[in-house]
Order: sequence, then structure tokens, then C-alpha cells
Amino acid sequence: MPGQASCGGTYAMRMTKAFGKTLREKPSEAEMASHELMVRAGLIAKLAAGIYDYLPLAWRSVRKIEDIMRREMDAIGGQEINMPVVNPADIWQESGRWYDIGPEMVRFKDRSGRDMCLAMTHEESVTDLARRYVDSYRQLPFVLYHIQTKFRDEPRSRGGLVRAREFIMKDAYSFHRDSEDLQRYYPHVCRAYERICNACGVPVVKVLSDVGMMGGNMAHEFTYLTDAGEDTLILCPECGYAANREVATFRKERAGTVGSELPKVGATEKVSTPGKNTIELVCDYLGVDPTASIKTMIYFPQGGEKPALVAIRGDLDINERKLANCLKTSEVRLATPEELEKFGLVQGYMSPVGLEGFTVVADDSLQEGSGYVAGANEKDFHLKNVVPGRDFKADVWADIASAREGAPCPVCGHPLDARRGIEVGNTFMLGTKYSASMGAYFRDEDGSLKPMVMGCYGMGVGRLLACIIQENRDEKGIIWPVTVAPYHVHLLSLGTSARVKDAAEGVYQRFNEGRVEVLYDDRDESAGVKFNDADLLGMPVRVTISERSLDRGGAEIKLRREKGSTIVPLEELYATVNRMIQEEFERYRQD
RNA sequence: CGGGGAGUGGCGCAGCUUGGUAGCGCGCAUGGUUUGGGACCAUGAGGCCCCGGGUUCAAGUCCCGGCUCCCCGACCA
Repeated sequence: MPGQASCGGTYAMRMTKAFGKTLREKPSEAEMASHELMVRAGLIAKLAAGIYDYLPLAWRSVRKIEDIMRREMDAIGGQEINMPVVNPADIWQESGRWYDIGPEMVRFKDRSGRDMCLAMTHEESVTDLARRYVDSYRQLPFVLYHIQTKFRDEPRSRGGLVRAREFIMKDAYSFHRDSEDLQRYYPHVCRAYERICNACGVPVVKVLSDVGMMGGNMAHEFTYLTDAGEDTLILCPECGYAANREVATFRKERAGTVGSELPKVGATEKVSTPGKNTIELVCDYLGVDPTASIKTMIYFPQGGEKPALVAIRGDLDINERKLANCLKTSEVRLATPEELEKFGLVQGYMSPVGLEGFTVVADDSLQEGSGYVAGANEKDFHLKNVVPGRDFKADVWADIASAREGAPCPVCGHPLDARRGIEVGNTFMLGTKYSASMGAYFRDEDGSLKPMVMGCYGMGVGRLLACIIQENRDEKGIIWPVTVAPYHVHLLSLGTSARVKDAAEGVYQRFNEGRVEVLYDDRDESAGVKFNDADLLGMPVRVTISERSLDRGGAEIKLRREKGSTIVPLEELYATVNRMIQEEFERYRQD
């Protein structure tokens, strides 16, 4: 069958022989629909928090998902390899990540005391491979990928396979002569990613994202939109702008502020504002709009040396991801009230005016306008007529504001939407972060030695499986897209009469010989149990054989995703079922 | 790591307030009756009530400590 993944040569399975069972009730551990269904249908079993067994049905799907990934990665020049789960520490020390990454990476010593770790991703090992095998620009570009189990000791696993600690991931790495070549290649990966997700029945949107621990200069996420998601995306319904909230921008338009109406303001003026320790209270009290006020917070960068004083327009919120990025640190932490006290500051009355010893970071929203209200750095007092640049200087001017629903789109100005989603895959333009630090150089045409320019592209296999089920289901159970269904056909017999049994066995035989992927419910169960299990397990085509169907002339055929059914004579069953499967595949055909 | 919740046969839960023989539904086993939407009858098996300490004549229940798991947040793919 075209485009059809094989499952190790096993086409048919009797339910009386199949390992696993279905659960009638919702397991207490499951919150998300996909998680509940995967446990109830006997797809996965939890061994520990975030650590799961994949049972036979799930594993068949996993292999089909992987084959779709292979097909698409091969189509854009990928070559599959496999890299070790266990890495020696030294390559991670070379890249620096041994020191940057926290306890989410599992570290241990081997018997001779050598530092080792469980690779949570494979930039280091693939870069090591590249530096040992590549000498010349003539060998570039190339793309390697592998599909492998990874372990990250997540602070909080959730949603079954959505966020597991041990998970299967497809990771691809491309190596280029220069960044232009990477930029030419990058869109091909993005297209492949969309094709993979679409082939699996999971719609995704491509959004701008933070580079995170990978480093590099540009990154996208491929996100499945669902309320059960854990990422927040900022989307423009008008022009298609899409970004993770971590990096999303927006137009900081001003609406009738004091500053814009009064280009020239006098010296700052200290005013009494007893008890007015929030933007809302102080603005109400002084009768000014929050857009004419300055919000000030103190943060400590990771490592915690010099604190940062962060100023932003009063109506906006600080985006800690953006702040961390512009402070060139991995994360930031808000100062506690006790720490503020040590600096002689009071929460609610702070401002950058007249303070020293801080890295002052100001949001670019404050670059325009003047005559702001800001804290006086004294309890119960604020300052009026504060002019950024005149009354305080910032060490860094940057966009550190958090985009939110309703803010104007940075591209077209239309109000933005905020949606939840699950990140299925990501693509990074890494640049030379790893090749330069690990010495992966090549000789270019002009004789010069250059670091290879890299891209890396990850996609979670188990997470995609969870998304497939989250998206393709109803109140009765899973509705597998045929492309990734464990079996294509669910054959069930009702009743114990020899007539029915013989007919069902005959059909099963015929399907088996014809290599139709069929799950045969040959159990001695009541009709209700069999139908409900068939709905729960969700194979695309259901074939029912019973006294009633035989009286009506054959077997009943029903698509899981549709309501109606038809009776087909037994002689025509094989051909009809094959045609229906073909038609189902057509629905997921790409291009 | 902060906040909340839960650990009782395989699964889902009650019992704990007010200490006194460990229960229900589903599942499982055996026999029988059933078979188009989670059937019925009968019989039966299955428990370190998360762990450790304490109080008490007596602890699933009260007290102290710990572990595990789930949810929200932080963080992350």
C-alpha cells in the first residue's frame, strides 16, 4: 500500500492473544483527554513520574510516526544515524553546557570515576562526529538525523506523553558552509515538519520562539493549538503573525498620555502618595493614565552578582524571558521584599531616578514621552515630571514587555490573540555556537579555516502521538488517522454461533493473507463490550460480523469517524475494505 | 522550588470527623444462562490500609517525620 508504514511484518492480531487490556474508568492520574485515552486504551503504562511503557498498540503507532519522519527527513537529504544515550562529560564541557545546564541533565560517574551524562540532546555528539569526518567545503552541506530515547529530569512532568522525562525524539542536524546556505536549507525543514504533522493528523502553526538552551540566532516552534497546551502563543488573526509569548512583540502605541501632550516638562516634583503602592492606586490617586507612569522592579540574574533595576511603562508587564535574554543570562529572579530593604528600597515606591549600583534596564516603551509618574524611592512618595534620559540613564534599552491578548500586532496593528498550544517540534538556526567551541572547522575554497554553520531540528515522537490523540477523538475514544493507526481494521464477531464464527475466521484469514492490518476481536464478550472497545481503540475501519449482518447479506462496515454503516457481501469485503483504507490514506496525502 | 490535593485488593472509590472484626462498584477465577451498544445468577480468590516512629488496652482512623503521585505556578522540548 503506497505510503504505508510496515510494522515488522505483523499484520494481524487476535484480541484473545493481544497483550494489554482496556479500562472502563478514567484513571485518576490522567487529566488531559489524550492521557486518559492512552491509558484507558492500553497504549501506555506509567512506571514512574514521566516514565512510561509503550504497549503493543502504541508502539505500532510510534513506528509508523517514525517512518513518516524518516520519509520526510530523507526527502530533504537527511541521513539516519544513531548516537549514544550516554555521553562523556568532556564534549559537554567543550561546548560549555556541562556548566550551563542544571539538574535536568542526569550526571553520573562510570566505574573508573569518569564524569558521564545522559544526553538530553545531541549537538555535542553530532558536532564531534562532524569535526572528525569533515575537512573540506566539498563535504558540505549534509544533514544527519536520529530517532532516540532521551532523558531529561524535568522539574514537572505532566499530561502523560505530552511532557515526559523519558521520551523519544527525532533530532536532525544540518551542517553548512555559511549562514546563507543554512538559511536556504532552513525552509525545507520547516516544510518537512508541517508535512509530518499534517500526515499524522495534527494541525500545527509555526511560531517564532526563544532559542533557549540551544543558543543560536533564530528559532521556530511547530505548535499544535489546544486549550490543554502548556505554551502560550500570541497570534494575529489578520496577518498571520505568530510567536511564542516568550518572544512575542507588539506595538506600544500611546494613547493620550501626559508625556506626549507635554513635550517640555519642568523639574521632577515629589508628591505625597500615602499607601499608594501599586500602579493602579497611584495613578488613580494622582489622576494620570497608567501609560504615563513607570513601573520599576528589581531582578537578580542567574548567578546573582549585580542586581538589575528594570523599568517599564506602568500599563505593561515585564517578560522575564526577554529580560533574561537581554541580561545575557539563563534566568532571572525577582528580588524579595527583604532584599529590597537591604538596598533601602520599598516595593511600590521604586524608580530608576537617583539610584546607583544597579544595571538599569528600561523598556523601549519609555523612550518616547516624558513627564512620567515614578516612585521617589521613599515610602509614601512618588515623583512627577520624570523624563527618561534626563532624570535617569539606562544601561540597556530593550523590548522587555510581555505581549498579551488584545495588544496591537507588531506587523499590522490588529488586536492579537492569545492561544494555548503544545510544542511538537522546533527548529533552530544554531550558527557556529557548537562548531566554534568544539573545533568543527573545515577548509573553505579560498583556503581559510571556518567553523561549520549548523542548524538543529527536534521533534517529539511521543508528544506528537499524544497530540494525535488529543486532536482525533470523540467522547467514546480515539479516532486514529489511518496513517498512524496501530491497525487499519477492527474486525469483530458477535455471538458464538458456528455460522458467525466461521464467517469471521474466514474474513480474518483472507485479510491476513492479503496483508490487511487487522485487529480481530475474537473474544467471548457481549456486543456492547466489543463495540465500546472498538470505539475506544479507534481503528479507522470497523467490520462487524453477526447473525444479523449475515442475514442482511454479509458484514457491516463502518468508518470510525463517520456515523453510518453499510452491509457488504463477504466475497466483496476484502476489496471494499482495501478501497476504504486507500481512500482514508488519500485524506492525509501531502502536496 | 512555591501553593493545593491524594496514597485503602489489578482499576475507580467509601471508611478517618467521633479509635473497637476492612467495605462497595468494576475487573479476575469456576459453573450456568446470555450475545447489535460496557448482560445476569451462583460460588470464590485476592489487603504490609505508602513507609517509619509515637499516643493508646486497641490505630486505616489521632500525633510527628519521611517517601511517592497528581494539579496550579516557576522552569523546560
